[in-house]
Amino acid sequence: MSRSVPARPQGGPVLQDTVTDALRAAFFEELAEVGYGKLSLEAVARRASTGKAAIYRRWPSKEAMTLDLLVQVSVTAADTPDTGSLRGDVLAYFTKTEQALRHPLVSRILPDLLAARAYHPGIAATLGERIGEERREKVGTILRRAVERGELPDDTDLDLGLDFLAGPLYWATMVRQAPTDPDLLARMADKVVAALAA
Amino acid sequence: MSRSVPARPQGGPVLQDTVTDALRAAFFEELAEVGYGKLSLEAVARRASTGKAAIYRRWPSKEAMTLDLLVQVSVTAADTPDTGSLRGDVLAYFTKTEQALRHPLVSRILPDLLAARAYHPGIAATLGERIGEERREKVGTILRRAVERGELPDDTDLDLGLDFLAGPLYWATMVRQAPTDPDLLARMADKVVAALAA
DNA sequence: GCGAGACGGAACGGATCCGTCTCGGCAATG
DNA sequence: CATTGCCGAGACGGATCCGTTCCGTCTCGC
Repeated sequence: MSRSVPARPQGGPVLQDTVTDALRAAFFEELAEVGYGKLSLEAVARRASTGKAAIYRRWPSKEAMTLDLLVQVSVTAADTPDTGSLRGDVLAYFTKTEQALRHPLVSRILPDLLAARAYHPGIAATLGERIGEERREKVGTILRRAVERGELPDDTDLDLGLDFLAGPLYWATMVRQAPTDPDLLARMADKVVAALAA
Repeated sequence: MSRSVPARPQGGPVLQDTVTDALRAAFFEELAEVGYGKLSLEAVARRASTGKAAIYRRWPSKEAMTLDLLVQVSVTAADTPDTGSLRGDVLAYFTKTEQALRHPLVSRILPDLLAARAYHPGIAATLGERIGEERREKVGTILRRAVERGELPDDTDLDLGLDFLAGPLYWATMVRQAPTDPDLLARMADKVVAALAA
C-alpha cells in the first residue's frame, strides 16, 4: 500500500471543487433519468467525465453519496412569507410549491425517493428527519400564524392541517399530473381554507 | 427448431393454472421487495420455484409481464356504496381506501409504480388509462350523488373535488406514513366535506 | 524544480441480469 | 407403450455493475 489515504471524517466529502460539483450535478441528472434503484456510479462518473476513483475518493459507497448529497440539497427549502391572511399565505405557499414540484429534476426525483424509502432505511431516515421535519416546521408556521390572528381555533390540529396543505396539491401535481393553472391554485386555496376552518 | 410454439394472441398469457398463479404471486412479492427498477425475472422464477422458461413461455418481456399483471389486478377496485349522505360516503370511502393502502404489498408497490411512470411510458399509460380512469369514475360517483342530493352545487368541479378525496388521505397514509386511527379519518372527512362545499 | 496527491482512463474479479437454449422428467393422450 | 408438450433446472453469451487497483499526466505548494 504505497498510496497514503487522506484522513477525513468518515462518510463525508473532502473536496469542494469543480470535480465535486460536476459529480453532484451528474448524480442528480442520472437520478432523474434512471431512478435510484438503477442508479449506477459508473454512469455518474461517465456523465461527469470523471473516473470512478474520483467518486470513491469522496464517498465510501453509493448510499453514503446519496445521503450526503440529499442533505446538501435539503437546506434549500424556502420560507413562507406572511401575507397578512391565511388565504394569502396558503396561495403564496401553493404557488411557490407548485413551481418547485414542476422543476424537471424534482418532479422525477421526488416520487422516486419517496418510493425508495421502502427499500432503503437510510433514505427513509434522511428524508424523514432532515427534509420532512424541516418542511413540517416551515409550513406549520402558516397555521400557527393563522391561530395567532384568530383565523383558526386555538386547538387546531397541526398535523391534520398540514395534510390539507400538502395533500391536494401533491396529488394534483405529482400523482394526477394535472396541468395546474393559477386559477386552479386559487380555487384549491379557497377549499383548503374552508377545510382548515372546519 | 424442434420446439412447437403455441399460437396465442401476442403479448398475453395463455395458461390459467398453478404455475401462472405462482408466477403472479411471486412477481408481486418480488416487486414489493426490491421495486420495479431492480425487479429481476430470475428472482421471480426462483421465488415461484420455476424455470425462467416458464415466464418466457407466457410473456415476451419483463415490461409485458408487468403491464399484463397490472391490468389483471386493476379490476379489483371496489364500488363506493351509497350511505345516504356525502359525509357518510366520504367516510366509508376513506375507511376502505385506507385499509387498501395499508396492505403490505400495496403500500410498497403503489409508490414505486407511481415513480416508475417517469421512466417507463408503458407503465404510465397502463396506470393512467386502466387504473386511474376507473378510480376517477368510481370515486366521482360520490360527488355526483351529492350533487343529485343537493348537498353540492350543480357546477361542482369534479376534478378539483377528487383531489380532495384523494390528496389528504394519500398524503397522510403514504407520504407522511402516519398512523391513521378511525378518529383521524372521521375528522379528515369533516374537513373534506367542508372543502367540497366551499 | 520537486514531491504529493488528485486527475481521467482503463482494467480487474466477482456478481447479477436478460433472453435463449438444451436437457431429462413427468403426465396426459391415443 | 409411444408420443407429445409443458415442466424445473440451469448453462450460455453478452451485458452491466460494484469496488479496487493501476497507469501516466497534471497541478499545486514549497
